[in-house]
Amino acid sequence: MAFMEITTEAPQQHRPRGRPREFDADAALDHAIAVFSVRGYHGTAISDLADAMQLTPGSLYKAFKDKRGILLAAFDRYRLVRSTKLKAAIAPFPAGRDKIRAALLFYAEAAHGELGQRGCLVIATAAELAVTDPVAAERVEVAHATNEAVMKDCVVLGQSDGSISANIDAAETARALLCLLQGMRIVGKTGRSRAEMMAVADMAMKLLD
Amino acid sequence: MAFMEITTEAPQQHRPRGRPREFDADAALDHAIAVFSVRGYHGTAISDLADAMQLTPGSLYKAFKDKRGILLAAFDRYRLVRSTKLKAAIAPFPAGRDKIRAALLFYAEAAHGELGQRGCLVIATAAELAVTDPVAAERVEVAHATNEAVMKDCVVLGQSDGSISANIDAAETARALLCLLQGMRIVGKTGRSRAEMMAVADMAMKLLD
DNA sequence: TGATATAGGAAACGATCGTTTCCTATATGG
DNA sequence: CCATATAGGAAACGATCGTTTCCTATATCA
Repeated sequence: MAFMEITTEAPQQHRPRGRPREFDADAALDHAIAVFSVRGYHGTAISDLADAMQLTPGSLYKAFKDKRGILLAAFDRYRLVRSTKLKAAIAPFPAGRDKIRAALLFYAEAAHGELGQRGCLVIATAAELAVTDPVAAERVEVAHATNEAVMKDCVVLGQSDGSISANIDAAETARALLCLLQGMRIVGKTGRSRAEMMAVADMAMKLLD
Repeated sequence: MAFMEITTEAPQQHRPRGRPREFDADAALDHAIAVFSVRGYHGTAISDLADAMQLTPGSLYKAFKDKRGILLAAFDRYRLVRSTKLKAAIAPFPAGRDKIRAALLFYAEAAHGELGQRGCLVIATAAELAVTDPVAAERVEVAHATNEAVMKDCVVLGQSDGSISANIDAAETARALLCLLQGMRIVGKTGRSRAEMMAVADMAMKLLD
């Protein structure tokens, strides 16, 4: 997983006042994403993060306020990286139906093997924090709503370009697709093969009929 | 949620040797299921469990060995209760297609509203412990495999009774259904309406075409 | 009844947690 | 150069964690 192609740009007009930061926040957060995904939020100690991010606890608290701040920053970066890659995956295909197929394959690729076992940080956050942390819950909700909207746009596009039947309900189809994509990530937590996940992606295309 | 209809029967030939247990283990585990589902494993303290189960920490350790023992016992009971209810939900329908519709509605019922936000203990365990705890991972794998097998049996039955096309792959259809069911539970963690989940269940029937 | 075995529960245990303090280092602004 | 402002990091903090100890209570077996 080469995350570093995607960076959070800095305005870069004038250097800020004090001592400049010595570490790359994006690279550090990529490590935090991996740790949180594998160990969960409460299962991750600050020392785990410090080790993985190669920073001292003091520096972590200076940069991210507290443990929850690290999680939220990692969550936001995870979303940025994943949605950027998803858009790139579906962009080459002009037809709505082909965009959806590409999205399904993109998820099948992420949900299988070792990467699939690491899992999705949105799902980890939903499962562990959605009930007890309103801020985390809202970010999960936004993430799901955004993915749902991307799927819906593809369905609507497909209906206008003729690749998808005009008789299906775009909103409900998109929601069913969202459930299936999220389910692939959960099932992938126990280590499924590429072939299995690809077959699921294939079957999911039936939702467009 | 009236869990107590379903109990773990005791052999009941001769009373065991020492002082008899004063609490109902099934009822206590039902409370543990609720706590673990809402707070997660690492987010749940022994004191939380002691409060919910109305037992002292000492009694918990005497009965379940340690915190992980409580989780595994709660997990096993959760599976027993849920799979018993699932079987009851699909039993009245003779046709394979109708059994699958019943299973989808059963999940839609569990995945919406407040109960949906509490979530599924199998998914909570998969998300939080699958990578770090091999025993928990195996139980999740068995749970998924069992659900997948139930779906597959329904598809095969439907293909023999003519309610489902003989041209579809039963194993791959069952796996896609499993992903969709699990995805409903994840999406339901942020509180979806009954109508939304029912619509997803309806859409999922397309996988049988 | 007395020996044995298990349950209930108050209290205390060391370990580890998340967080803060405090000092040094390195930058900018005047 | 001196004031200001922020970053890095070692060390220490109280709080809480999971677990154990130890004693009492209640059952069966002989």
